[in-house]
Amino acid sequence: MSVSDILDGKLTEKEVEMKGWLVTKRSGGGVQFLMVRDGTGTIQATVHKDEVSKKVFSDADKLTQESSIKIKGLVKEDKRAPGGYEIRIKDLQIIHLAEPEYPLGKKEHGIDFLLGFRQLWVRSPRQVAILKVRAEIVKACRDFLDERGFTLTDSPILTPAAVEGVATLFEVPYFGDKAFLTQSGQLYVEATIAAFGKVYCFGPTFRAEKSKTPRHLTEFWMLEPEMAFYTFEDNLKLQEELVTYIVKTVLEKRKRELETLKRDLKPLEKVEPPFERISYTEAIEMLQKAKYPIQWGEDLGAPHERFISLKFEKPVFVHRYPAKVKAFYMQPDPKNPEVALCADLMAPEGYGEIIGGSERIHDLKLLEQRIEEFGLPKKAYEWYLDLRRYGSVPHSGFGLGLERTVMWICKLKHIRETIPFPRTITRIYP
RNA sequence: GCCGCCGUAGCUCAGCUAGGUAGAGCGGCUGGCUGUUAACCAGUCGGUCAUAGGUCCAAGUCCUAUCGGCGGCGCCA
Repeated sequence: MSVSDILDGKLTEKEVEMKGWLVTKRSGGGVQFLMVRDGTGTIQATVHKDEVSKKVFSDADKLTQESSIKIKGLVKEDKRAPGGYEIRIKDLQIIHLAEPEYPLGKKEHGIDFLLGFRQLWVRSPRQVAILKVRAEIVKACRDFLDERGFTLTDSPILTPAAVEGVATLFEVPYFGDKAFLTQSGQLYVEATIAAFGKVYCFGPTFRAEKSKTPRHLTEFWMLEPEMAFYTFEDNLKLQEELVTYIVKTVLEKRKRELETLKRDLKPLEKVEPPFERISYTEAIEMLQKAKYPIQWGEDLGAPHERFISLKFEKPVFVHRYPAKVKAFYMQPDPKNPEVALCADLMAPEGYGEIIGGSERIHDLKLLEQRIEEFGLPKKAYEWYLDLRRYGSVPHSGFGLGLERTVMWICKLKHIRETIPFPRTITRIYP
């Protein structure tokens, strides 16, 4: 039996036994009100002086915030109780009496203080709601791909060299040699498509950049599907279906959590295919019209992404960026080789990029040429070039940033709340 | 890395403009209350005012440096 069952009205007038943690306690002298959390929800439990033994009443009186307890009692529907239901306690047992002065108060705290107590902060209703939504999004991603014949092939976290050759990597000692924490699993899923057709990896990635913004973590999770024979257009279709599935699943299964977060559901309810598509060139024109000093050829910055993101009600693809500002492996557009067959998906409401994807170069000669142009060490990519030597096929894929997706769907101001234990340039503890 | 703001009780902050004996709310503790909703009421404990140096009769307050944090930008996803 769980608190969620009680709040759903399934156990009214039934005798229940539950274990949980004391969130707060209020007392009216002869009656004490305990708010108890069990992981599925929070419910009020009352202890009446004339209904329980002296020991139970004094034990209840002793309880400190976050003490763990076991209670037995009768479930009652009662309008005076928050949530409409309460347990009238008959018996109470203290499992662990928490130390007094629980570090987190009921009033506001600063963000640095909260992050320093993340091990306790994760218990708060808002954080529970966010992490429940995160878990639901992860499940939705996997269900969506598994049902469509994808195979999970995890990429290594320890890697020999830069994947894209641009981002700064965390270096770790490796038996007298050097290794690096992965910044993307993409190159490895490009290998497994020749074994499975459609694959994905889903794991943590690492960037050693000193990015100090509300949308960056040094450790974050990325879903990276890769599909043999998928064209650029096939790729976009899959992305809009995936994002729609994620949003609809969260709306259906995590309504209570979105309510806790006071998330306006209307913008999420609008999410369904097809998403708007604008070219990078059109985006530049839009920005210039709005007096942003940006030239064709420059990458889009945070304010530019925000501007575009706010212009559309649904997620919007910005496609065909100049090849020079994008990764070496992206297929040039046959109609205009200056631009790549790539697209970033911008979430609405000002959130900006949550997906980056592209068709990959499948021609050996062209790929070798790009590796050279980007000044990358060809030797490190020999294994990757093999994929173009033995049964190369046109293929596409993308990377979805999990935390950015959580941030958007929960409408958070900062990405650090979207992961149980965030890692940022100034935070490695706890 | 650049720019801006901030460091005062366990927490959130006021006090700084205009230098003159350290404050509030919350939390803790003690007591009260038989329907509380961030419960309430009374009492009580709690401080190297980030650190170092300087100006001054006198510095939490003014000046300099350092450290830490936050916000924005850049890098990046």
